[in-house]
Amino acid sequence: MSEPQVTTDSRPVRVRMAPSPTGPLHIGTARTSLYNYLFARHVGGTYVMRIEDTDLARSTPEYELDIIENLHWLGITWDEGPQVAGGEDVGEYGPYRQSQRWDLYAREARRLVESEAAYHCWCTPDELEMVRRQQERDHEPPRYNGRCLSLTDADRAAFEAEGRKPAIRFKVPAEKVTFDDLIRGEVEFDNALLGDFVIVRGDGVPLYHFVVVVDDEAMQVSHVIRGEDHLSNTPKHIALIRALGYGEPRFGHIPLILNPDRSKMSKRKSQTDMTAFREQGYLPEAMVNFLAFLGWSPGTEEEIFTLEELAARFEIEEVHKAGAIFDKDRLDYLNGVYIRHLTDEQLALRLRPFLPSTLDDESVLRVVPLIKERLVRLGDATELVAFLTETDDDVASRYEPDMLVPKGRSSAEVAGALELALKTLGRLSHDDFAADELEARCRNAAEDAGWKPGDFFLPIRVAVTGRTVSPPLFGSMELLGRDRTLARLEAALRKLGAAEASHA
RNA sequence: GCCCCCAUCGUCUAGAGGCCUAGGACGCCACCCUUUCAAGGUGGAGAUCACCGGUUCGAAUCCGGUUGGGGGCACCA
Repeated sequence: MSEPQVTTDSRPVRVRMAPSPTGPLHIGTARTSLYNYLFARHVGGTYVMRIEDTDLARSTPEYELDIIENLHWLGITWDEGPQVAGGEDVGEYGPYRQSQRWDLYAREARRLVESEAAYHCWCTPDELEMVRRQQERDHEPPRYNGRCLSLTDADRAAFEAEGRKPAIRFKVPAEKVTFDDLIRGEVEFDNALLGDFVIVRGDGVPLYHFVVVVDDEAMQVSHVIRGEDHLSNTPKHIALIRALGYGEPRFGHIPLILNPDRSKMSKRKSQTDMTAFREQGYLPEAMVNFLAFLGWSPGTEEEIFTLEELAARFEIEEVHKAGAIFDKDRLDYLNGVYIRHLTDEQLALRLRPFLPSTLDDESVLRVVPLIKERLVRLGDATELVAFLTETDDDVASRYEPDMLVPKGRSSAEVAGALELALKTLGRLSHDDFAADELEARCRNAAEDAGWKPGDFFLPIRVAVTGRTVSPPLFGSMELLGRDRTLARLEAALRKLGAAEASHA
């Protein structure tokens, strides 16, 4: 990794992730967190986690926990913030939840009002809504009309008497604002086009644009790396930074993750909850690898990287400008690659939560080689090994007699084949009931009966597993054991006979 | 409506003036392997580098415009 770097104004590198616990961890939030993490680790900076829970109505401790747990699951750690080690908050700039930092915001808001960089606004939400609608009708930009900027003391007293509680509005200086984005280069906005925006609500709750600026300064954040959806908010933040006399951090706006229709990835159109991916059995390593490449590439043809390797290679300047569609097929492919890279022991361990508790660890370990290269997600194992824990009756009820019959063969022929298999395998002792032995016997039997091996194995597979698609047949039979295998073959024969009888 | 950002195969991307008759990967198709399904192997289709104009001996790469897409403009974050 590189030497620790300093920013232009000589601040040590400190980046932060600032999720809002108003929902479970979103894929986009995870990727932004990852990029911040990779940047911090690459340059040897400090990574700060701050919970943006000023929206008391929508924030919950459960969502906060979901976000933190899933970030940890991905392997993303932070140096300062909530739950750094052993569940404890760590860091000298805490507390790290905005709901616990209101004194600071109140103080800074007061400073702004006293210096006349901000002012009280008595407009009600209804009034503002009406103005907005009128502006829309007149095809004017929807921004605050500045009514409360020039109020007389009498006006103010009248509002107070009405019982109105004033919000605090920031007086946006009408000037052009330029900044050098880490990813996009020089970007210019004209703040004269902006309306004065509210920084503290009438009920005293401070708002996002304000607290983010106050906290980034308080926590000495040097690089603000966030989603592109914040690009047009940046001039507001810079105006606030200047009014408050803060130091300006570097900004970097990373491209958005997109729905298949190229709109910003959303719950309505895509699966966005990390927990859902986790529950389906995506590996955190695969998810990290996949997310990292959504908007960045090392510039080579390598594509498999661990978190550590990513941190070693990641350059913020190489991050792309254009958004990237979340390509689930590619995630699936990567997940399979990572699953196949696991040792059998590692995979058995990871598979445990997806398998019935009635399946003992020894069996899990033995079934792993049979299913390993058939798994896209860990969760796929559930269906693949179900035949082991299902009862013989369950298995028999899964298929219709005609599923036992390969193309070009009759029920009677299949019955004959099944009988032959039964007779052949029945001669095997419990100890000889091993895959190699089973395969050899079945092949011989097929040949003797004049069957193609594949056709001969089909009814056996269906009888034994209840499915036309299964892990390798003979390994499956070995795991099932002699008695259950034979019982299932007999059951299949009975089903075939019964079907035959009802036809006759 | 206004402001800003973006633009290479369906998708993720390589590409920073000649190495590009544009490379890789996913997906798709075919074949091989094969007890099903996978995995693996081989091959293939797939991008006039959004378009139009410049600059240059030479442009996917630089500049301008157009078009298209996206984001933002809350007493949400």
